[in-house]
Amino acid sequence: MGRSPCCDKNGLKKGPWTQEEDIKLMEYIQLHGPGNWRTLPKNAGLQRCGKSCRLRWTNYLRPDIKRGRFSFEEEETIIQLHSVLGNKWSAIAARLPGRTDNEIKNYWNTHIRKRLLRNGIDPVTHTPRLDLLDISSILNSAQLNLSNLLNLQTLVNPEVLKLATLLASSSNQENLDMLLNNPMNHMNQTLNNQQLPNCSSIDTTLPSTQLLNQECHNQYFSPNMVNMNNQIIDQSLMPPCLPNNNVVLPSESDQFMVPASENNYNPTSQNFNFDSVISTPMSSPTPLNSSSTLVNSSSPDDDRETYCSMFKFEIPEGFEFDDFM
DNA sequence: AAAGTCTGCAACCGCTTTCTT
DNA sequence: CAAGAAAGCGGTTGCAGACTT
Repeated sequence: MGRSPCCDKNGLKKGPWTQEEDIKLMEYIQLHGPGNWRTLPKNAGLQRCGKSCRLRWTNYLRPDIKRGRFSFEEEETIIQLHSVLGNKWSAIAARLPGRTDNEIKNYWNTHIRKRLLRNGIDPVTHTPRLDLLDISSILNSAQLNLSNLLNLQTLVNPEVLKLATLLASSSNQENLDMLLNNPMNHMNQTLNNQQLPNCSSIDTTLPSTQLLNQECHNQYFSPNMVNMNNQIIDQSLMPPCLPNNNVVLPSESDQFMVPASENNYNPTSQNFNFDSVISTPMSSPTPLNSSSTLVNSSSPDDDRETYCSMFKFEIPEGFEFDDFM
């Protein structure tokens, strides 16, 4: 036969724990260990059920619990593990010493998830939300300079991006107007008629990690993790961090060819050269002009944008994520 | 300053898995 | 082996404090 009922919930207290209750529970466990949660409340003189005691202990009173704000490294770890494990909070917590599954779950739901959504990343799949985009809104909001388009390259159809890049480099207002007014017709026409100029060698299948700032890249890809193409990332082969967080994306006239012989992102390649992708002034202040965009990736208290900042784009005003989900 | 709204988090609920008898 | 309790786990709720109007 089985056991007798764990506890009679009638008359047992619920809700927030008082300091007195906490002390009773801590003192009991320090003396006797948790032992059997079923009998613990009675022995400790608590009007709680064992389950409540266990939760209070494991989620709050345990001496090895690390309290306070999550560090940047912890946040990165959570994101990376969640992309692999999903909502396996206990599994994630097992890899974050001092953090409980409940705490991680709360932090995910209140901070990380919202930030991913705000940046157009599906928090379930960890991939950009392609369904949020349409070319007109992109082009309208991005003012159509090349730098902005490069930010967006992983979010739109590669052919569309090639076309937009072409239009941007030609500075042809008529083309722009046509594209904005009737995107599909104009794109088809242009793709049929054009020989793409030198910018056509941009590999539009590359993930945006190659095209935005290096800091974000290093933050996202910690050693032995995989990128979104399931390729192993070895961070030791990545270039060192820049001395500041300001990165200038390529201007129209910059060369930004990247080795992409297999159309795949392969940072472990000997040919991979981050400097060929991002031009960064190392010693002088960065002038802003019409063809370059200064990306300040982390202000002192910027809510610690993580790799999701690599996918920045405009969400239409009034858009409701919850409605959309 | 007051009322309303939002946010973060501790605690609970209910289902599943593991363990005990 | 079966029954049922304990433990584990993820989702949800309620409330206090912060913030906005």
